[in-house]
Amino acid sequence: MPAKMEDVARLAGVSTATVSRALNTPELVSQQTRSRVLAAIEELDYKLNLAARSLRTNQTRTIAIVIPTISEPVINQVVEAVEDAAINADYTLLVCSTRGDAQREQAYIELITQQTAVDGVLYISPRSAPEHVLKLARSTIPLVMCNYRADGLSAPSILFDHVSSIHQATRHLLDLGHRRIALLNLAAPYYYPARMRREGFEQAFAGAGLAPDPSLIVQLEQPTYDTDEWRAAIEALLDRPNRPTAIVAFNDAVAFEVYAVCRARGLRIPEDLSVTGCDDTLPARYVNPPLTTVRIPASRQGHLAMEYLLACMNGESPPIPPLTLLDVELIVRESCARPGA
Amino acid sequence: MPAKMEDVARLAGVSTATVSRALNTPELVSQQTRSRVLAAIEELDYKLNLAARSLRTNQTRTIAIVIPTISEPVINQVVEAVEDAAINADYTLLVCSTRGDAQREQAYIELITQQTAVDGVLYISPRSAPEHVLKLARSTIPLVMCNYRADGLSAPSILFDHVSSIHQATRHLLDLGHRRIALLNLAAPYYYPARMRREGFEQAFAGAGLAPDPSLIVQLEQPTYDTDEWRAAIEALLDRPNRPTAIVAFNDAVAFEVYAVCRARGLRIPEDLSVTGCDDTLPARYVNPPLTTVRIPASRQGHLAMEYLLACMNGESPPIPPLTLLDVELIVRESCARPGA
DNA sequence: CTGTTAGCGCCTTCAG
DNA sequence: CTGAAGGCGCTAACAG
Repeated sequence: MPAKMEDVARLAGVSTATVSRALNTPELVSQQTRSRVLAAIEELDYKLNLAARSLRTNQTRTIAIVIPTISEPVINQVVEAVEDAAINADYTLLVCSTRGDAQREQAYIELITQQTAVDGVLYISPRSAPEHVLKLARSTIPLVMCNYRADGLSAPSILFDHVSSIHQATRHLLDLGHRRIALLNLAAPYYYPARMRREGFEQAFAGAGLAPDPSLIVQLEQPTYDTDEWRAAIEALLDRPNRPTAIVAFNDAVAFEVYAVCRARGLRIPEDLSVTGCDDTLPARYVNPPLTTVRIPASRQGHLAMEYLLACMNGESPPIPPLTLLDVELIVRESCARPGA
Repeated sequence: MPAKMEDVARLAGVSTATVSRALNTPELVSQQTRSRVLAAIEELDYKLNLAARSLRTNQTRTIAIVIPTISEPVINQVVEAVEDAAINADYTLLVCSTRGDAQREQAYIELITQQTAVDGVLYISPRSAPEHVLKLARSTIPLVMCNYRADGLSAPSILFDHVSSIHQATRHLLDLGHRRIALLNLAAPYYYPARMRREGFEQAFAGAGLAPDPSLIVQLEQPTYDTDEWRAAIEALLDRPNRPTAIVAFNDAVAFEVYAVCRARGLRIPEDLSVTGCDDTLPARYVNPPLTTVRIPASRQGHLAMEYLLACMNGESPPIPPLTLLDVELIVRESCARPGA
């Protein structure tokens, strides 16, 4: 049986109230009482019972972060930044990855909305229908989202500016002289960034007084790691009689899939086909040729989200507007050239 | 003020004990009582208070997973597998990434060893001195480790067979006719896999009746993501008057760094230099040329670790021996050729 | 099958 | 600055 506060109190010759104060509000306890308490704690190897504290205080110092998967570089960075910020604020992280499974998401939301489960929630890049998310939003627990928007959802959301990211990439290709440009996009109906990307694509064309060929816009539901589907889509694109001279991929992983297909077909990048990615993941620098892509401020998003959440939880006013767009930056490397060069 | 069990009991016309039973041991409650209780729960939107339950039951249904960082592909997979297994067993995951920071590790261990913080701990690939880990091991909380061994540490550990992984890679190069083979290894003194890899390297040579050139074994302390240090080490290796004809990198990320350096110098892989990696991360297939590397069963490790931990927590006998080596497999792609080919 | 009762260990007024 | 006392919400004996 581990020591409890009462044991410490007895050994130190004080009351449990004093022990508690020595721990939580040391400034209210005299120097020597405090050190006697500390000594007793040391001697008994006393450990605070967190459940008891939570029951009393109604807080857990834990926040839940729900993410689609832990195995995507951008999500990684966001989680890492969130964790750093959480540690600084003395919070701990419950990781809930849904893996695109609605049931699992449901179960996590169920858990999270229990009393005294967590003090706040970060919901990163959900692909799911608003119903699920609304359940969370309706609960009293503070919620901050990233990369999500839906009608009737008032939760604050921090978004990468993906209309700009794809706009920049497309513009870059347009400037090089490309016209037959394909867009490889995600089709998840509730995934807001997908809509933004499509918009960026179309706006870039519009900005040049042109319009994209709708048949070159392919939108798949499969997440990036389902490479087979993506590969098939890419093959189909390159099989077309009048194949595109450039491909805008919605993220680096899909761009690499394009690399793989090209390699298999003996198509040279960028001579035979220009390609852009998005996210500027690590391999973008390593592949051959290095990938022109868009850098997005992932850790910044994580930090901001956590700060926002902290503010919500403390009843302070948020540091940024409830709908914040984060700037992105085109990184030109060597995967694009003039068409037919 | 959210509803508590008492409110539900009152509305359903039963005692709180019955409500509790209806929730936790429904088979002990009559069909109709149960449905009345459920109805009341529904009506009041009652949520169980987890802190109160934990206080009573002394368990949290949470397990802590401490990892060096969340941004390494292998760690990713392990965490993902662990989470899957945890969900199946109705546990939830507290993620503690140390980022190689001893203080932070300390703080997490402090947290974890509090009462009612978590029910068990998974410690994955620690790079730290045994002292830190021992503190955990001495506590009463169930602990399972991955990729760690130290004298005086009795905690079970599941290890990738890295003497085999590097042995296979080295052997492959030896078989191709290479003799001047360099090893790029991690030097973290307490990182057991590093020692295994070195051993695998030396054993491969010994198996061929040869001995490696000790000056071609470079061991750096920097984690993989500190690319500058690694790049410098690679440059130095290639600057040597009698430079190696092949490089065995301890993981794919470092191998890619070799790719980058070669590209910058106009050195062709594999014609001018053969390279092997380890871990078989996603980009290994995408880089040019595709990387010969070693596949390690990351999700298997995660699953096994969680199963082992579950067994410990339930007082059952573990499914595997306390020291288990996991098989690895060489994946031959196109980054190696005969020397001077 | 159901109710009564007694804490789990801590924090927090309220007095002193 | 310190102590006494009550209760956070739930579960687990123990009776019935």
